[in-house]
Amino acid sequence: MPRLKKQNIIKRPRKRAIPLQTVKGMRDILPTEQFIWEHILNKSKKLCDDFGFRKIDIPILEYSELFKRGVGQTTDIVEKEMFSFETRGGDKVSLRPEGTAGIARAYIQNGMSRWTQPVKLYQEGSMFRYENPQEGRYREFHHFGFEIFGDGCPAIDAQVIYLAWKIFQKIGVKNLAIQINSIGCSECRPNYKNLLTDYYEMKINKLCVDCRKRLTKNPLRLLDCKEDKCMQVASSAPQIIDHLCGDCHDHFKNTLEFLDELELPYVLNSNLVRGLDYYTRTVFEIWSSDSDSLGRQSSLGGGGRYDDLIGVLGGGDVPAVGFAFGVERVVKKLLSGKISLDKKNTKQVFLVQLGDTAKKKALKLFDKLIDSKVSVGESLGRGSIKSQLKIANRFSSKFALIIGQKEALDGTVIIRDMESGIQEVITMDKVVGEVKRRLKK
RNA sequence: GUGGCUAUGGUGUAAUGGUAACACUAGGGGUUGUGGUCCCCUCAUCUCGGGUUCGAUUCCCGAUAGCCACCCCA
Repeated sequence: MPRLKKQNIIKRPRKRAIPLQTVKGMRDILPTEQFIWEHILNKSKKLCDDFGFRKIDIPILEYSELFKRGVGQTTDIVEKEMFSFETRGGDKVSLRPEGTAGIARAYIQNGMSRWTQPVKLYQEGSMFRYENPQEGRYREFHHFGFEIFGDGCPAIDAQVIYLAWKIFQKIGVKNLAIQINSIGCSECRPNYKNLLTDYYEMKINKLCVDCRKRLTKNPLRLLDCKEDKCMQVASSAPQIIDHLCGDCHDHFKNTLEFLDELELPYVLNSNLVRGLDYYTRTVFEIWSSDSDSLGRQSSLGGGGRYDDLIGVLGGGDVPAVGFAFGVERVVKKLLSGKISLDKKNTKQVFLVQLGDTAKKKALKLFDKLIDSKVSVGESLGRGSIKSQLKIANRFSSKFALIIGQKEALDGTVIIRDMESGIQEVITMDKVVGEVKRRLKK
């Protein structure tokens, strides 16, 4: 009789009822990647603290209406990129596609207008957008962002930009450029829109198909088109900064002066308009200026002033500015550079145990070591001393503490120097002290 | 939403119209309680569904996913 192959017996069925993969556009962040995330988030939080911001967490789910009104009914984000559904109770809700609308809601709902102004808040968390995933772009992605409510002074615009810049510096992202523009307010923007539309209508036969649609839908976006012929038309289009009202003009000028004072390297980009309706006056993005393989630049984060948002949502007249960056994009950027951060998983000492009695002693000793702040590894599931020392080696442990059957009975422990291989027997009650003493050298 | 490319073990790759090779990783072992080198063993029926064929992982179609571009954005 032919020998049965083991694999034929224990083979698992290939077909599974549950698809074992993440939902499209969503991904796991594995332990191997976590150290970068922690690095980014820790530095960002620290700076926000230093700048007087306080953390806020808000729900991932909000009533869809909030985003429709806040972000804007006709924006792409709301029109076709929201994860929306109805609850069993019939409420129409959406996974948040961005963070600002929710924070504005929280500001109103919690009566923050009666707090000491300005109110400075920061936030981190998942955002969701139903888009086709591609490089640096997922359906679930993470924002780190901060907002300042209740202060309309241009110095605040500059401070937000400064903090954004500073965060990237601390994180270690190199070669950045600040792109900045002003898109006016509800007073002057309509006039400009008309001017722009008039201009473009004269050149309508030189535009691409998409731009002809934009002409009626969202004229500001005409300036953004990447088609060659449209870019030519855009290059001589009226620029919004020439048509700002007096207040907006002064605000922008002052903001730039503050940036000069802070010696921030910004670039005026009159085509920068951004795709969310709530922005007024200052808008800016931070671009990674060293290009990827194709020579493109990508936006790591963006923000701006939104003086009308609180009002639109039914709060009072509260000016505000904010900024957010995409954590995934920064992670990618750091990984593509040669930033090296210590990511090795190490333990100072490693516990080796043989037999059940020893295992119990080891458990106890583990606890004592942890309490005295010694980093200690173990592999209680493994039986042989050999395999355990192998793991100790993988953790680059300085010492192995070996408890065998004999030691368990004697109340002793063998301490093995992993480098020299020299071993000594010491009594259990002296172990912690001895380990600490040796680690100090 | 549109278009292009791709889809082999935990990972990275190879080959082939007749059921898969290599490297790494992981697990186990190389006599009884000792690691880092070395040696041995083990781990894929080739994403899913249909078609062509005597026979497909290999050819065709579809689905799904990934990547890339457009759109938009972080």
